Amino acid sequence: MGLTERRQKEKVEMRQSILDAAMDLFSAEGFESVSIRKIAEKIEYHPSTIYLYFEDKDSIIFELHNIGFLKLFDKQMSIQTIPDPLERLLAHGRAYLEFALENPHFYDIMFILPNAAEKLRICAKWEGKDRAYGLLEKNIRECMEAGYFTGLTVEGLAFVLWSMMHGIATLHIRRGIVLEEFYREQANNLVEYSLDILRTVIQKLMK
Amino acid sequence: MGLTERRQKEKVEMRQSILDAAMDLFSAEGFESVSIRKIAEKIEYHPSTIYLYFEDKDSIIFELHNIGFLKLFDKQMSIQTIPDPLERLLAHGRAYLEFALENPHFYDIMFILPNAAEKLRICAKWEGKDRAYGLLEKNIRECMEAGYFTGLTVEGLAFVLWSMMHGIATLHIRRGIVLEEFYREQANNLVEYSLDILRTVIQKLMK
DNA sequence: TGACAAAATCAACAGTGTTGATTATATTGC
DNA sequence: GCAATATAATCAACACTGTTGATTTTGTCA
Repeated sequence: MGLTERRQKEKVEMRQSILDAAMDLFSAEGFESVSIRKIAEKIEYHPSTIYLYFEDKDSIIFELHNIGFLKLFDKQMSIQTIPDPLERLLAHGRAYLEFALENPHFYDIMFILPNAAEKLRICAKWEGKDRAYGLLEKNIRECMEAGYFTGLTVEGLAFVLWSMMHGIATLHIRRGIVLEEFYREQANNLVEYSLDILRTVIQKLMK
Repeated sequence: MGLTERRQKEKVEMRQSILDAAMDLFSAEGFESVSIRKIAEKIEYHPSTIYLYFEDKDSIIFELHNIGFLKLFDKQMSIQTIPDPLERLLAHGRAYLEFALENPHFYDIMFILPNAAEKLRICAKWEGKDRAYGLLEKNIRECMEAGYFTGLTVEGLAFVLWSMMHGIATLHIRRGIVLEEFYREQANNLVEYSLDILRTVIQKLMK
C-alpha cells in the first residue's frame, strides 16, 4: 500500500471515528451534548484536531445527515420487490416509520434539526431527498396505474402521506407522543397500529 | 393604587417585556440568537436582572409555549359555532394549520423545540395539550355520531389527523417544504390546498 | 435624614465554536 | 544516519453562552 493511499485511508478512518463519537454522544446524552470538545475527548484528541477533518461542526452534522439518507434509502429499496403496488406502498410507509423509530437521532438530524437544513440551503443542490421522494412518487404512481386513488394527484397524495408519516415520527421523537397514549389496549406496536389505521383509510380510498 | 399592587403590576410588565424581546429575537434572528444577554440588551437591563423575573432560560421558553397554546385554543374555539360537524372538523384542521403557518415561531416552541417539552417532563401535569386535543376528539366524535368515519376509532383518527397537520406544519417550518414545491400550478395557498386534499380523502372516508 | 427593603448590577465560573501560531511527528533526499 | 521538509497535532486565545453569590444602587417609610 502506497503512502498517499495509507494517508487517505487514515483520513477516512479518522473522519469515521469523529462521526461515530458524535452519534454516540447524541444517542447517549442528547443533541446539546454533542460538542466539539466532547467529541475530541471521546476520541482522545485535542478539539483543534477535529478541524483538520471537518470544516466546522455543522459539516459533521451534515455528513451524519447524508449517512442517514443512505440508510433510509437502503431500507426503502429492500421492499421494492413486493409485487402488489398497494402492498408495496404500505410497506414503503412501514419502512419509513420503522427507520424513524429505530434511528430517532438520525431522523432528527435528517428532518428536524436546523443544522443540516442550513448547510443545504447555502450549499449546492443535493440529490438525497429527491431520490427518496422519487421512490415514493413512483410507488404511488404505480398504485394509480393499477386503479387506486382515483381523483387524486401523485404529488398531492405523496405530500399528504409523507406529511402523515413525518408527523407521527416527529411527535414521537420530539414530544414522546405515540398512539398508544390514546389507545393503549389495542396498541402493541406503534408502527403496526399506525399503519393499520392508514390501511383502513387507504382501503376506503381505493378504486 | 397601593404599593404592593403597583409592584405586582410592574413585575407583570417586566415579565411581558422580557417575553416580547425573546419572541422578537426569535422571529428576527432565529432561535439560536435568543440568548439571555441579547434579551437583556434589547430591554436595556443587565443579564442578571432577567433572573429576578424568570428562574432560567427554559422558563421563558415555557411561558411562550403556554401563551402559544392560549392563542391556538382561542383560534380553535372561534370555529366551534359551525353547525355541520364535518365542515367544523375541516375548519378545525384549517385553523390549526393557519395558526402554525402564521405563527411559525410559536408553533416551533410549542411542538418542536425540546426546551418546553423538557420543562413539561419534569414539572407537574399541564392541561393545555389535553384541552386542545379534547376539542379535536369532540369534533371527530360528533362527526361519527352523524354517521361519518365508520370503522375507525375516535382516538385513532384523531392521532392520524393531528399527525398529518403536524407533519405539514413541521416540514414547512423546519425544512421549508410546502406542497407548492411539488404542485405549483394549482397551489395558490398551502392551507387551502392541503385541506382540499384532506377534504377529498375525508369525502371518500365518509359514510 | 436614617433605616430598611427591594431592584439592579457586577464579576466570575464553566462551558461553547473557532482559529492563528506553535510544537511534535513522520517521511524524504542525501 | 542525519538534516530538510511536509504533515499532524496541540496550544492559547477570542468572543460567545447560561448562571450565580456578592455588591451596589434605588426607592419607601418612619
